[in-house]
Amino acid sequence: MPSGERRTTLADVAAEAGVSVALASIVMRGAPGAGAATRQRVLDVAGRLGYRPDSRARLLRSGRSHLLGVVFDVRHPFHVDLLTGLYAAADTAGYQLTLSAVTPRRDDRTALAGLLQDRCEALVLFGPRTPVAELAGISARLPVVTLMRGVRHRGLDVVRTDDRRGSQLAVDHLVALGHRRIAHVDGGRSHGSAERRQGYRDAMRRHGLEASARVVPGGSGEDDGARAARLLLDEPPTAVTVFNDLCATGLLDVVRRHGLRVPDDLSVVGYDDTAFSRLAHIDLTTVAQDIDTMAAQAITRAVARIEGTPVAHREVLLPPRLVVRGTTATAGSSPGRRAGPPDPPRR
Amino acid sequence: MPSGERRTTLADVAAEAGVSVALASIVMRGAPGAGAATRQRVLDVAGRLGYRPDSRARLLRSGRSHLLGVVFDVRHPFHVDLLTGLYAAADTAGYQLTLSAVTPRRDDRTALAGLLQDRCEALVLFGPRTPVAELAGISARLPVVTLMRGVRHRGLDVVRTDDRRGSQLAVDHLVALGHRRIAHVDGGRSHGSAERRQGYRDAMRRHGLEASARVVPGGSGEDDGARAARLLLDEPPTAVTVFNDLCATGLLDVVRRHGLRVPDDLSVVGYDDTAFSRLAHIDLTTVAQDIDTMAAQAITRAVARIEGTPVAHREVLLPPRLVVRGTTATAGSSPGRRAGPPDPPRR
DNA sequence: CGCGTCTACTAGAACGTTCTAGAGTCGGTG
DNA sequence: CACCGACTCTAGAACGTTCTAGTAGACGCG
Repeated sequence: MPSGERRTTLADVAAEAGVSVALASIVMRGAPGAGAATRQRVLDVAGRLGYRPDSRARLLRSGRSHLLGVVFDVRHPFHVDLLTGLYAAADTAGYQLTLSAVTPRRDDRTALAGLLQDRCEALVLFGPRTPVAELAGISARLPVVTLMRGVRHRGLDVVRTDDRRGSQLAVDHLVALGHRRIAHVDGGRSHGSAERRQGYRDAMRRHGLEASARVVPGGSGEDDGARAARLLLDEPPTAVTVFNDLCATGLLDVVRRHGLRVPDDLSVVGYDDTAFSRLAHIDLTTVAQDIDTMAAQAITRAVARIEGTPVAHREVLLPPRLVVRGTTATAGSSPGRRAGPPDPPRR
Repeated sequence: MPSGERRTTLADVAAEAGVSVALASIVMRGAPGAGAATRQRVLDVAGRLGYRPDSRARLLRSGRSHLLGVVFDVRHPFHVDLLTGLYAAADTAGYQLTLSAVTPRRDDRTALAGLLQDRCEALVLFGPRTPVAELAGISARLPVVTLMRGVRHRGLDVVRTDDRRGSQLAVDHLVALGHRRIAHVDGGRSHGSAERRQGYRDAMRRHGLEASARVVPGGSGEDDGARAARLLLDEPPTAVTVFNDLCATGLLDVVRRHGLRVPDDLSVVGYDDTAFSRLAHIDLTTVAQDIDTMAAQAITRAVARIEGTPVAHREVLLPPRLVVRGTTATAGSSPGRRAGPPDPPRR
C-alpha cells in the first residue's frame, strides 16, 4: 500500500516527542534554541518514524530552495563528465542540483522550462542553443551561468575554455614535431567552432605558415569527419587539427582505410579529450578542457550571484591542456611507406 | 536585481485579471469551470506577467507531484541513452522526471536520498548497487522500478533484458559462422555478469561444444578486456563473446597488437551496443538491448503502481537483439586478407 | 520585592497553490 | 411565481514547513 498511509510529517514527530511543531523544526534544521535533552529526544523520534523533511514545503515557506538548475545534453560525453565535478562543487557550497536533460527529442527550451518551475535559484547551462535574447530575459529573473559558449551579454556569466588557445596548442605541438602542411577540419555551426578555427589561423600565421593553411568543412559528428577526410585525401597534409574528438575519429577511419598510416603519414589532433579518445584502441592526441575547474567556477559564479557577492568579470576563460597520445609523431617519420599515395606534389 | 522583485504569483495574475485566485488556478491547470472569455483574459494576463506556476506549492497542496525520480550513473553510456526514451515516455504519461546522478564521487545512497526529499511518486533506478533489503524498505513507501538488475523481491518491479538469451544469440551467431572454439570473457561482479556467463554456457552445451567452453575472468572496463586478452593469447580461440563493449574494445586492442587480425583470426562480440561501438573505427558486433521499450516499460510500470492499476508480473524480460558489424566473420576465413578494407566502407 | 535578562519553548501567520463547499445568475419549467 | 439545474465564480481551508512574536519560568541584582 504505497500511497495508502500518509507519510510522516513534522507534526507527527512533534506530537510523538511531546513538543511543538516549531521546536521540532528548530531541531531538524539544527538551529539554535532547543535544549540538549529535547533535541536528542526529537531526533530519536524522527529517526524512529523515518521522518524525511519535505524539501518543497521547506522551500515554499523559506523562499530559498538552495537549488541550482542544470541543463545538459545527454549526447555530449563531455557534458556528462562535467556533472561529476558539478555535484561535488555544489555540495561543498551547500547547494543541491536539479538536472534537466536535453535529448534528441527534448530541446533546450523544454529543459529550461522545467527548471524554472522548480524555483531554482540559479541556472547552469551547458552549451545552450537558446538564443541570447531569451537567455538574457531569463537572467533578469535569476542568475544564469553559461558553460562552453561565449555569449556576450551583461547579465550572463560565462565560463569557458580558451578554445582559441587550445587550437594554438595543437598547432604548436605539430609544428614542434616538424610539420608544416597542417590542415584544420572545421566544426561548422557548432559552438566553439569559430574560436578553434581562429586559433588555428593565428598559430599558422605566427609560425609563418599562412600560405599552407587550409580549412576544410567538417562538423561535430563522425560522418562529418569522414567527409572531411575525403576532401583532404586528394592532397593530404602531414598533419591535421580537428574540431572535436568524434569528428577526428571519423576522419581517422577513412584515412586509414585509404592506406595512410597514423601517425606515420598523418598526425591527427582532436579536441575535448572525450572518454573514448582515451581508449587504447583510438589513443587520440587531443586538447583537454579543465573539467573540474570549469565545474567549480560555474558553481562559484552562480552562488556569488545568488548571494550578491560582487564578481569581478562576467567571463572566466580557462586554459586548455594538450594531451599527447598516439596519433601524432614527427613529420616525415614514415620510413617504409606502403599502399598509400606517395608524396603529393609540393606546391 | 535577480532576487529583488518578488516573482509573479497566481494572486498577482488573479488581481490583474480581476478574478479570484481559485478561478485563476482553474484556468491555469485547464480544469473545467471557467467561462471562455474569462479563461482567455486570465491566460493573456498570465502571459503578460510572465507567470510560471510554482510546482512545489502545487505539489504541497495537491499531494500529487507527478514526479518520477530517476537514478542513473553518468559513467555508463547506456544509462545516458536510456534517459532519452525515459523522458519521452514520462511525458506522454503526464509525468515529469527528476534526475539524480551517480558519479565517481557520489554514490547510490546519496542520489536516492535526494530524490526521497523531493517527494517523487515513484523511483526508477538504473542498475542500482544498493542492497536489496534497502530497496525493499524504500519500496514500502513508494513504488520502485529497477532497470537492468534482476532483484527478486515482491514489492520491487524489474525491467531488464534477457541477458542469458543475449549471450546465446552471440554464441549462435558465432557457431553459425563455423566457430567451435569460442571463449567468454566474464564481467566479474558487474550486474548481468552471471546471466551472460550462464547464457554462454547454455548455448555452448546446446551446440555440443561443452568441451571447448572457456570462461576467462574480465570485468566492465577496458583494462579488464586487455587483461583477459593476454590470458587468451597463449591458446587463442577463434571467437570470443565479451561481457560488454568497453571490455571488448580493450581486448580488441591487445589482440591486434599481438598480430592477430579481427575478424579473420578472431571474431569478437560485445554487449550493449554502446554508442562508441557504432563508430566506424571500432565497428563492433554486439548485442543490443531494446532501449526504447525498456524506457517505456519502466514508466508504464511506475505509473501503474502509482495509480493502483493491477500489473500482472513483477518482472519484464525484454528480448535482446544481435547487431552484426565488422568484428565477426566465418571461421577460418583468414587467408591473405590485407589490412585494408576489401569491403566498401559501411554506412 | 520589582525589574531586567536569559533560555526553552509555543502559537499562529505565512508561503503559493489546490480543493471543498457554496453563492450568485440565468433560462427554462411546472 | 416558485423552483430547478447548469454554469460561472468565490471564500476560505488545507498542504508541511519556517518565521515572527511572544510566553513562562529561572536567575541575578539593586
